[in-house]
Amino acid sequence: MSNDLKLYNSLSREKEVFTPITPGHVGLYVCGPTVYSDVHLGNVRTFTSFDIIYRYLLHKGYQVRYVRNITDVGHLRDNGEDRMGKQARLEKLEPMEVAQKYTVGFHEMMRLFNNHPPSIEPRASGHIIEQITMVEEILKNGYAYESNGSVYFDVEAFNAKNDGLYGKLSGRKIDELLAESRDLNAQADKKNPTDFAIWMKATDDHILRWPSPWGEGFPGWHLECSAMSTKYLGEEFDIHGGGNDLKFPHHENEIAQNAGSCSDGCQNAGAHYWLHTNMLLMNGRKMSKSDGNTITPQQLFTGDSAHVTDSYGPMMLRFFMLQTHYRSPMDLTDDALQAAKKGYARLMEAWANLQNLEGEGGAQNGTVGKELTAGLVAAYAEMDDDFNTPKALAKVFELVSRINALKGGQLSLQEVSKVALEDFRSGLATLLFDVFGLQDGGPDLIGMGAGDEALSKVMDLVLDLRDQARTDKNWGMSDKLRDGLKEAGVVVKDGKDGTEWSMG
RNA sequence: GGUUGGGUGGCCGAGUGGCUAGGCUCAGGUCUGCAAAACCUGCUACGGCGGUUCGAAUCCGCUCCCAACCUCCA
Repeated sequence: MSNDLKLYNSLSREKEVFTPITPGHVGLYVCGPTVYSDVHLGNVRTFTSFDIIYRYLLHKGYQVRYVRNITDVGHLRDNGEDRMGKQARLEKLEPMEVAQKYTVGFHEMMRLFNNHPPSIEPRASGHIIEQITMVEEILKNGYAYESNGSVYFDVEAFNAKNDGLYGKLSGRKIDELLAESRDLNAQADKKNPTDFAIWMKATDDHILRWPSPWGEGFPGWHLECSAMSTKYLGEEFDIHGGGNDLKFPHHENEIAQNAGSCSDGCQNAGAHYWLHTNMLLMNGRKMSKSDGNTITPQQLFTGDSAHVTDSYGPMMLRFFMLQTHYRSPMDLTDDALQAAKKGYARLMEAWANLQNLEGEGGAQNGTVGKELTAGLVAAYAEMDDDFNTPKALAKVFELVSRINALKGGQLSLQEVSKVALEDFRSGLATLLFDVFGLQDGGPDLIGMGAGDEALSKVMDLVLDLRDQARTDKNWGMSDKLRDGLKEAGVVVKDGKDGTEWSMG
């Protein structure tokens, strides 16, 4: 295993060489969804980004424990209402039915996008005891106080003893936060407005509630991630990821809770590397239901939306995501999707073309063979540089030209040894399918005729007839067949080794 | 107002001091009966204004614009 993987650590704001705590092993924690509604496309982007990161770590030979939680309690709305509880009321369901319903939908969407399931997918509601224990530890360390049945994290006390750790991730200065909001004196139970609840007293009408040393209540949002990452990955672990909208307050609070609950107040508690994915925009603006600037994954699949002119399958969308670096904002526009759809088709076609190539060079590999090998090495090297999928893909597309030129005869297969071609084929397969997680003939092609035996036979017959017409120089008949097929959605391509056809 | 991250060619989107990705589109060419596809070639851009430097898209300052989070939020 080479050790030259670099990743951008949000904590230091620099690219760092990745050094795991235990050689050969990686503990990876990613904040999962709150399951109170259908999965948002932005979530899909975030989890797909981390899926590629997970896949690449596996590819590097690491044994990875990938923990991604399901939040089904504690995440409140602006007015203090539990998100799960509210949705349960609206749908007339038990809160846990709501959680189940949207968890199933979430898993289905992850499967369509070919995301690996995590190693462990713990639920917040299944870890109440661990969360209560963590609250007790934070209290014991003097970084929290009980107030009227709730327990609050004491940010000022924590920062006094921990070298201003709180605020480091998000770049916030705690003094400024205090100065700005001190005179607002809104929340009576808190000592300071910057303090946040780690255990909350349940009001009479609050459904999700558990007994605790402080009375009936429920854990604060933020706490579940600290408790579950500690339980499954340890007090210190390697990588923590999430969308950058979670940086503050969620991740900042997580860090404080991890450090604040650590038995000897260790500064290094929690994750060593923090990775944040950027947001998904549509037409340059944030996706927002209220102003109609939104689209669901389903609408993209079917094309049933005023925002798009075409349908876009999950694999093509995955390719689209690969073209943008995970730390850059991704702008979803119909033009960009159209370009990506064509690019993806070109890539997959080149892959298919590669299957039919045979190296003709001897033991000695020629220039083209060396280019193939070098290009692939370069593509993998880009992945080592903070998972730079757009650049890796750029290298792959340079190879696409080589593959097509070998097929078309512009380059000679004499220039490629059999061994080099075999290695290239398997190396490219690993990159495209294992690391990028694309699927050849995946869900995008369903219903498009691929693998349809009857159609295939009909096409053989039609092309045979057309071939005869061409031999007879009966161009009228030949073109009539071609035009007719095109109208039916079948494109005919005359190559030097016979005629091929494809849908669309 | 604060914090963080952005503004790159017709459209996307990498790149972080000189070697100037890639995809899509467009133009020319090769191939083809004609097309399509494929291949080759071309299109030299970095929001604005200053500054540092032999040299800046890349560093510094100011400014404009966009986004997320925060400022009220249990």
